[in-house]
Amino acid sequence: MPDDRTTITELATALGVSGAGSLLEALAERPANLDISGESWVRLERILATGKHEALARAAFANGAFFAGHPAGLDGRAPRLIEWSGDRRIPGDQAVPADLLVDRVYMISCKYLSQILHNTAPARLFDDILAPSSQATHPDWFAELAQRQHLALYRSTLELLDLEGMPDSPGWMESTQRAQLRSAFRERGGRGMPRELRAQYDELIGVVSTTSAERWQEALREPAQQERMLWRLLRIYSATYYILGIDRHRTMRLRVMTPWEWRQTFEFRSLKVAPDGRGQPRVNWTARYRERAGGRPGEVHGHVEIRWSHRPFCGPPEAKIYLDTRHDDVPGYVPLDGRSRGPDHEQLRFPLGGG
DNA sequence: TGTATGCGAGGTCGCAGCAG
DNA sequence: CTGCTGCGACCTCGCATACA
Repeated sequence: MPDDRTTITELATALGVSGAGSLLEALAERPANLDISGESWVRLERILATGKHEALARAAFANGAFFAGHPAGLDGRAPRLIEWSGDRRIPGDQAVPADLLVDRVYMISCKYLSQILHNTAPARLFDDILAPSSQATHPDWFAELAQRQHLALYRSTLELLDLEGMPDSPGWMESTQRAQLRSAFRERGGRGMPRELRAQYDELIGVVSTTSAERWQEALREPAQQERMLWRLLRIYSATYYILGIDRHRTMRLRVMTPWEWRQTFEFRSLKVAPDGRGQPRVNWTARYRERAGGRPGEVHGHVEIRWSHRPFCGPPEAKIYLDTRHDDVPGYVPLDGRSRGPDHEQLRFPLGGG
């Protein structure tokens, strides 16, 4: 079951697409072209009644209505069927991240206040360059790249937290022992790595950042691989889809190109990566390209954080991939500018709040 | 000088697949 | 069937800085 915020943004977007005049009208009418369960309707009403996410709901509805009226969207055609991925998850590799499917053709990804592109096992990014891969489990990236520093930090941690009876290597911990470690961290209070361990953690960060960048660049020797990597980073897939949402400042209404269209529009130049370990292991990435029409060069930036998802040593680390370039400025993300026949096509101002 | 805002880092949660 | 783990998605705290 998605959380309240996700439910309300996705369903309010859907109601905007459905052709209803307003959010309240849509709730009263329950448009037949939106294919959700009675339970979901009740839930939506309940969340809206609290008023908690009202601004988000209005923004999402406006986005849906804009898409329905926009020439590059439904262009005013009435949708016959709107499906919501909702509590399901779309199976398969490299699936377009669609939350809504309109008439089995138009895919919409709802993205509200998020800059994260992916969150994967580090080996899947740096070694397998996000290729659709087997279900093989990946090793602990810290242990693999910085065995000595990883182990040293682990032993110092046990000593500092006064934990006894733990295995010699963090990889051998039982779930009860991981729970013990977690609660020892919690009891100690404070956030993150204790100050006494900071120097050792910094060593680990340095080695992991540098080596991750090296391995990634090694996997990206061929320019063709770099171009594919960029498409995968940016979630450019073989079908076009739409991103409707908001970032920190404003509404986002975009269409995402396919690689075919991307190549017709842009010329790929390079994808470069560089280590940047501050606070936690990090690798920055920068892609250079040129617009075919006019020859204007451009860059798109992002970074990868390699971090424990469930506290230090409690499970292998993950790679969180961020986009640092504004969505509107990403090559392949086409802003849906201009006029829409939708009932509400103003650009809403953000940040939200104040009531 | 107090207050708002942006941003980076640490953290939470739920689903899918799988092993037992 | 049940619990565990990896992964995807996102939250929230608190510090630094800008602003009134």
